[in-house]
Amino acid sequence: MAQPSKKNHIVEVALCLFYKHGFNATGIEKIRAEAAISKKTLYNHFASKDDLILAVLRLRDVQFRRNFTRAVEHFGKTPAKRLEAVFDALEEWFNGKDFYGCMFINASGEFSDPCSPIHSISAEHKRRMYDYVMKLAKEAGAKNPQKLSQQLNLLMEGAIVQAHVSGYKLAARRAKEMAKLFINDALG
Amino acid sequence: MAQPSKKNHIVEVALCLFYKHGFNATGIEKIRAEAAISKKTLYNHFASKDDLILAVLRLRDVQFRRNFTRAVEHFGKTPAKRLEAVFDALEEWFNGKDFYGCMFINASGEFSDPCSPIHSISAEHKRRMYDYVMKLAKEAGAKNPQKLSQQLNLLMEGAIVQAHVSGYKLAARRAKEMAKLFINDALG
DNA sequence: TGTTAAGTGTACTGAACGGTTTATATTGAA
DNA sequence: TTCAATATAAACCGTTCAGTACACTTAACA
Repeated sequence: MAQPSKKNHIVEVALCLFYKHGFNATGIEKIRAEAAISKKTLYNHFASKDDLILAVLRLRDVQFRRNFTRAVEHFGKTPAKRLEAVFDALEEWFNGKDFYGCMFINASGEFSDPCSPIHSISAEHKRRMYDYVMKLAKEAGAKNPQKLSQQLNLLMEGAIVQAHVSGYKLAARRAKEMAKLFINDALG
Repeated sequence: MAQPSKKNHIVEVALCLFYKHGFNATGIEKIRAEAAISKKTLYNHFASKDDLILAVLRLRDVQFRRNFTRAVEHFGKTPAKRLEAVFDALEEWFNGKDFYGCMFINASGEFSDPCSPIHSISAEHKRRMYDYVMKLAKEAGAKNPQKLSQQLNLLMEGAIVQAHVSGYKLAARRAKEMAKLFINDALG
């Protein structure tokens, strides 16, 4: 197997294990075994476990936003509908077979120091989600896209937490109903 | 030192360390050292680390809700105002010196299996918060206390996540402004 | 075909993990 | 004052941790 595909494979395997079991609970040895590689190879590609975690979070950010925007475009056929579709995309995610909450919220929980690069990359992901929803708001002609995106993102976070901690997948629909008020207000 | 106070002391010390550094990242030895006790004593009071974690979460639930209701009553002098004061209480918490997000959200992130007793106790805490806000809603004469509590709790979770992951403490005020819409609608 | 880079399994490091054991000291109540 | 419970420090258990060292194999390429 060539170099980049091997590196990608390690990151993908690590992503699954870190997401399901957490970062500190997942050992390098488990990742090595699951990826069916040697430890030497792993440390040829990543300087340390933290370095691997950062690579995993960078991949997760790209993968998640790619899937998310795809779902939003699937559920919302007009710019205005896409703002609501954000919550349909959430609901689909919640009901998927491997939902363990938001990986970046989980990462921030394990690495509470806001200066830690792991915490920082989590904040960056949230910022990119904010930017994405703001773009949707602009396209829909919202009066104050920043404000609307801030509001919708807050509802999104709330839904994610309720879906994960309490298993309340319907939080996506509750959040969508709430969101309609702010969307209508911003577009009206 | 008598038995119950010693046991309490261990739980309080463990609470601080678990909250700040996470559960899997905090070793028994660190707790033992910080509490200035022997390992034997620790294992006389707790069967295992998981047992200690559960005791810590039970204490956190009681302490947190006690402080929270106190703050709500401080910021809100009428039943209707107390519904809004929930977010003033959040803001005060966010700006405190030791804020590392919601310990139960963090716990659910590290113990993703919803059947795990640690995850279950986190869901129970959220349920008690829901019950508390519903009580406030009833006292304020809300039309549909369950629905209003569900809405406010979703906003609360969203604010907590933004405050912790992104360091956006103002999320409490943003959530409060959003909450007013639902409160006014329910009380109107 | 010989060189080089990247792969492999295995063994190893020192430290930390959760948890137990032992032998001793302290302490409160009968 | 004695007894029993509970505390203590420290050594110890086997396991796992992140990370390294080594000897060997594979495969692409000049």
